[in-house]
Amino acid sequence: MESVPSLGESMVQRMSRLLLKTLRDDPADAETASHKLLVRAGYVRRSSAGVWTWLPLGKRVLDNVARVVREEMDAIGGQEVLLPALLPREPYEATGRADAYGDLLFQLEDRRGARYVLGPTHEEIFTQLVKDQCSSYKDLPLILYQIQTKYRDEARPRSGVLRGREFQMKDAYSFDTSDEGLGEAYQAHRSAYIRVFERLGLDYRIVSAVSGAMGGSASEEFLAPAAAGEDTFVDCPACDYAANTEAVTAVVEPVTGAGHPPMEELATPATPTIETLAEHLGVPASATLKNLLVKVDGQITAVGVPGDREVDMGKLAEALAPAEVELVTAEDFTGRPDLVRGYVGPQGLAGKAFRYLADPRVAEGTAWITGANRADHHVRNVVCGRDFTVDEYLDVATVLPGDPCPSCGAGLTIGRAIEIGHIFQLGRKYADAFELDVLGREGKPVRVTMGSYGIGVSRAVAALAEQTHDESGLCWPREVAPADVHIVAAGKAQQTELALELAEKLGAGRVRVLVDDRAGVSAGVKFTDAELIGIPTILVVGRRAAEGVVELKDRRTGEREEISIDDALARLTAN
RNA sequence: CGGGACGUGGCGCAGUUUGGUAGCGCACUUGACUGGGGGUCAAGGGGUCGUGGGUUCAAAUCCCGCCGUCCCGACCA
Repeated sequence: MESVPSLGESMVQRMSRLLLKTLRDDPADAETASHKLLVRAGYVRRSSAGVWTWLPLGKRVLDNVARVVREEMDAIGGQEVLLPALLPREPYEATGRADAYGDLLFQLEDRRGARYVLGPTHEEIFTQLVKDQCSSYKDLPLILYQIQTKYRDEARPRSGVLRGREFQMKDAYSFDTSDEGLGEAYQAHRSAYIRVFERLGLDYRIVSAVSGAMGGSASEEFLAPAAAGEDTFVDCPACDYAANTEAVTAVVEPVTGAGHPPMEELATPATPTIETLAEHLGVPASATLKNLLVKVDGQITAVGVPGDREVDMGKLAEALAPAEVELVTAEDFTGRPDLVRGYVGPQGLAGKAFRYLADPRVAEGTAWITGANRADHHVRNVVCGRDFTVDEYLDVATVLPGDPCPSCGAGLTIGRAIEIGHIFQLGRKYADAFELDVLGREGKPVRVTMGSYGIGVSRAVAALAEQTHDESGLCWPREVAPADVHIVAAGKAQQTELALELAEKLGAGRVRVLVDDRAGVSAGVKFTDAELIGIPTILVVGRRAAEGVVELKDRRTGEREEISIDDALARLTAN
C-alpha cells in the first residue's frame, strides 16, 4: 500500500502562506453541520447552487478519500480509466435513460446543434468502451473504474457538498460472461467497499436496496448514519440487520383469539381522522383500520393499514408499477354516495365498490374498528375474512420504531443516513441495449453481464464531517485528515522559529505537518482555528519551548500533555 | 414542479414601514501596545444596495418585470 503524502512536494505547509480564511460566523444559508463547518474552516466555497470550489485543505481531504478508494479498487484488480464527463446524448437515448433521468440530466448543444449531456453515471459509455475493446471471453472478466466529476441537475441541491449538482464519484463496472462471474465481481466490490469505509473511519451499514431506475437484481446500499442524511433506514440493535425503510418486510404476529362478537355500529360524531376517532373512543390508533383511497390507473382502490401507520406512497407505487397511483381528490367522491369521506370501511364494499388492498397485519381473523360508510359512524368488531375480504396483500405500510426485526425479532430503531455507496448487479440490461457480446469458448457469441458500483467521494467527505465533528469544529480520522500534525506557534518569533524547525524535522520523517506560523495572530485565535480545522494531533510550541517542553493535544479526546521536544518528535514520527 | 423566505463590501447583519450624505460587527492595511483561548488603541482601504424598467426634484427604500439563492414538500441515487 503506497503512503502518498497529501501535501505535494513538501510535507510541511505553512499557514502563513496557505490559501485559507476561517470564518467566525456560520454561512447564513447553511443548515447542516458539515455544510457550516466545511465552509467556516475554509475547506470549500460555494460557486453556484450545488456547485463547489475545493480549497487547499478540502482538496487534500478529497484526494485522501479518493486515494483510499483507488487503493482498494486496485487491490481487487480494478483498472483505472478516465472517460469524458461531456458525452454525446445518443447512448443515453438508446437505453431510455435520457427520458428516465429527465430534468436530472444536464444537457447542452455544441455550435452545430449536436446534443450532449454531462455524465450523471457512465453505464452506457463503459458498455460501448468494452464493446469496442473486447471481443473474446479471454478479455474478461474485467473491472474498470474512474474517479470523476459527475453532474446531476438536482431540483434542490442542499446541505453543501452532501448533495451537489456537480460532485466527485468513483464509478466502477464489471464485465463477465457468466452469472457466477458477476456474483464474484459483486462480492469483490462488496468487500472492497467494506475495507474503504473501515479505513476512512466511517460508521456505516450495509442495507439491501430496491433496484430503482438502474434496473437489475441484487443491490445493496452503504449508508452512513447521520442526522443530516436524506435516507431513512431501520437498524436492529440486537443483530446486524439493517435495511432501507422501503425494503423492510412486515413481521406479522400470529392471530390470537377467535369468535369475535358481531359487528356493532357506534355513533362517533366528528371523527373523520384516526386521531379524532381514537381520542373519542379511548382506544389506541393501532386498534383501528385506516382505509386510504387512491386511484390506480384511474380506478378507485382502497388500501387498508392499521390506524397507527401511514401508507408509504413510494412503496405503493413500487408495488403496483407500472400502474399510475395517485391520491383521490374531492371530485372523486361526487356521484359516489357509497364512499363517505373519513368514514370508509371495507365491510360490504371490499371487492365490490373498490378493489381492496391491505397490509399483511390486516390478517384473517383480526378484528378492527373502522368506518361505517356513513357519516359520523364507525363499526367495531369488523373481522377480516368474516366481514370483508382482502383482494391483495401488499407490504406498503410505514415502519414504526419498535417493529420486530425480521431477522431476530428485537425492536427496530429508525434513523437517518447518508448514502455513500451503492452496488448493483445490473445483469444484461446495458449489454442488451448495445449488443455487447464476446466470442465464447465454443466460438459463439456470449452476451456479457455487468455490475455497477458507486462511491460518492465528495459526499463521503461531507458524511465524515457529519459523523466526526464536535462543538469546536471538524475532527478528521487520520487517514483522511489534511495533515497529521497541526503545530501551533503560541508566542513570539522565537516560538515560531522553533515551530518551523520542528515542522521540518517531522516532515523529514514523512509526517504531514500544518504549521501555524502566522505573525501577529494571538494564541487564542490559533487554538480556535486548530480545533475548527480538525487535524488529529495538535502540537503547541509555547511558553516552555525555550526549556525544551511542548504540549501535545489529541483533537478528538482533548487530552493534552507536556512533553519534551525529543519525545514529541519520537512519538509523532513513530506513527 | 408546489408552498415560504431572502438578495446591501470577503462573511454575518442593520437601514426599506415613513424616499433625502450607505452604516455596524468580523475580516483586511498601517503604526503602537499586548502575547496560552476569537486582545486594546489610533489611522485607513474596500459596496453599480441582484438586475432591467417605471414613479419622483430625489429611490437601497415606492410600483412592475426578470434573475439568483435558501428552507419545507414532491422528485432522485
